[in-house]
Amino acid sequence: MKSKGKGSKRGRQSWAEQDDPDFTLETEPGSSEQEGSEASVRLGGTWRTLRGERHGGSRVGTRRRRLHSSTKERNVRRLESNERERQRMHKLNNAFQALREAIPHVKTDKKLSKIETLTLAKNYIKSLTTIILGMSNACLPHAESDMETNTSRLLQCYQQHLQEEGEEDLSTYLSHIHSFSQGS
DNA sequence: TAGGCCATCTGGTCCT
DNA sequence: AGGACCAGATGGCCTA
Repeated sequence: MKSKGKGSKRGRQSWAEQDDPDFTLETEPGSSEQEGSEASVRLGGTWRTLRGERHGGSRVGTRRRRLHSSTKERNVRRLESNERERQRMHKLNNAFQALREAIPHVKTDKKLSKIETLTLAKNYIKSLTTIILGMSNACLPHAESDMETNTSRLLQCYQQHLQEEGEEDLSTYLSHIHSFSQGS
């Protein structure tokens, strides 16, 4: 995984930086801003840090303190949801990688981008659908020009096949279709 | 150096 | 209530 300067990136204003009636803004003479507002939590085996400091430095020498609920609790919750979000995005990326490996494309050193992967996958599905439709006269006696109708009929046919034959993989289904079209 | 792509953080909303 | 999902923002890396 690429190094992305974890912990240093600040997107929108963080909750600790936004105007909030529950916060007071007070100066802290002689103390470090970072020491005063930083919280670290161990998540997923690594330490993650949240800071209440704006990296532009416009609030140097000040500290925000939550009066009612615990700042640390909110930090912990935020870090936990960050971790979950990372895991979710990793799962999404794994799915993209699986998709890359499933679709045929010209192999280059450069891996397919996400948008390229989706576009190729869409085209690949369309091509397969066209091929299958051409082979499936027995199942789809009236070929229609409307691609969408054909596709939904094909799906219907596949679902019917699953009901009759149980869970089989697509290649088995295709060979059935092929033998249908050969026989008819 | 600009632009594309990406990882990450974040807060809002939806769902269970 | 808490987690999942989503979209905006930001900054790093890479390439033309």
